[in-house]
Amino acid sequence: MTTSIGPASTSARALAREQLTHSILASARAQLGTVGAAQLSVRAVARDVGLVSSAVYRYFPSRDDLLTALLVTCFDEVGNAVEQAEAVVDRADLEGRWLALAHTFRDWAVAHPWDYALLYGSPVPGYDAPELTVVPATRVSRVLLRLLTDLDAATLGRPSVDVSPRFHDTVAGIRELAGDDLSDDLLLSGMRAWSGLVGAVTLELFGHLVGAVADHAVYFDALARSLSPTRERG
Amino acid sequence: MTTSIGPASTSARALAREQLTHSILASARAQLGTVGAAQLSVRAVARDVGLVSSAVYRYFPSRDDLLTALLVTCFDEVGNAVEQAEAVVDRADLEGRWLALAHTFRDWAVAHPWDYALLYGSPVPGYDAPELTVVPATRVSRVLLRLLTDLDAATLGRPSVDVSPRFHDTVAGIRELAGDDLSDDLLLSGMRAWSGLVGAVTLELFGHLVGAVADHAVYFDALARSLSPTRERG
DNA sequence: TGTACATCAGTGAACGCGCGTTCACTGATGTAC
DNA sequence: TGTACATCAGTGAACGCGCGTTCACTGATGTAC
Repeated sequence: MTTSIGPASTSARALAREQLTHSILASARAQLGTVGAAQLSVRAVARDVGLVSSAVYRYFPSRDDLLTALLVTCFDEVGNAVEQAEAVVDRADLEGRWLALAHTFRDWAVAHPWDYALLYGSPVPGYDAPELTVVPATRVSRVLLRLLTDLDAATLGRPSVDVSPRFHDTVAGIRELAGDDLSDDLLLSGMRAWSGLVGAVTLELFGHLVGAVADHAVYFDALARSLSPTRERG
Repeated sequence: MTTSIGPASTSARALAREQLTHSILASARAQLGTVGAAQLSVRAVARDVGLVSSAVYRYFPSRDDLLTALLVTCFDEVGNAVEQAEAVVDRADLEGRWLALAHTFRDWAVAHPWDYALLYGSPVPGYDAPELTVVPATRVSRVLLRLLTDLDAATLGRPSVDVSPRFHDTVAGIRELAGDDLSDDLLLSGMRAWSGLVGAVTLELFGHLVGAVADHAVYFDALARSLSPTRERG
């Protein structure tokens, strides 16, 4: 029985382990930018942090586990950024909340293009993301869904356009994630906004706007405003 | 001087060359689906078509040139499909033209998910697409821009919302591609539609809607209608 | 406080495999006269 | 129509490099008494 309360293992060994785990992750993340997720190499990471390649296996049992850790880290990072930026905006300012979400999402992506590619780019062939990545992966969407729920409440009585019964049925999974009963028209406008956001950032970062757009920040701001789900019930 | 008119070289050698070139491309394309563009291997392609690895260099001077050929092939394939599907619709039915574009784009992507990933997914690290891919890469956008120009002409006089002078300046490159002078509000709604389309297909194919959407076709149809640029000037 | 034992981080060699690209060559196809 | 020469597709060996993962090991850190 130890007298100290708090984290049981703060031994030198445990501290070193924590630090090296971080170093390995950081090095792996940096590698995304030079070789990409598909070519992420355990040996290169080991070299980078000054270990022999086999030593990395004390920290991550396989290359895929390293990838999983990267996914979770990155999803949590964008998720946190978006959650915090949105939380700061006046609850009643629904367009402001959307714009905070959109701009924070893009800002993170522009600052970490290769991490963005890991999260929203091509899947890594031969790698299947495990269950535990699902929750971190949906943090941004959940911020949007809360916003939509509030928008629904704030515009009760305004005419809501019917979409279609088949649509209603097919998006049951999204309604479940939202927790509340969300009307179809707002759910649709939310998915339009989310698709547009991902598409806009993808087109920008993956080079599809080269020569077409000069100032990406100005362009994105106009696009984000135009995508706002608050336009559905003006 | 040969007596035959037409393609000068239809010798057995030239024919064989053409066929093998196609076989190599086909095999490389099939490889995209198992290992992805980043891991595309000259040696594996050679094995697949029954050649020794060095023989492939008679057809493509390097792995990167093989990738470039794949890019052009795929961009041309979607481009063709979209152009033809849109051309068949009554010129005056602007929403119908947009829906034809959107559905054909998605249909192609669903039928060739790995080709879609090559075109619109993460860039291949270390590979820079050469100039000659630019024109094939913009074929789909050009169909949309023509549609917007027609929409502009058909709705002359309707109130056009001002976007901003800075936006006007920053999208000069897109106006140039459109050829005609396109009003800012329609250009913006066009880019919203295009971003939404790419985002929707990306989210679907890269696994971000698993558990959220049951019937992707129904979901996409509603989304495509909701993204239509014809909504800008109802 | 000191000793005996258990844990576990990191080593270095090895297995078995992959890759892109070059190069000197053989032999078949194509061409000029 | 036949011969002499030029072109070029495909071979096979080689260069020099990379990878993920396993395994028996040394030696330092942590723990129980």
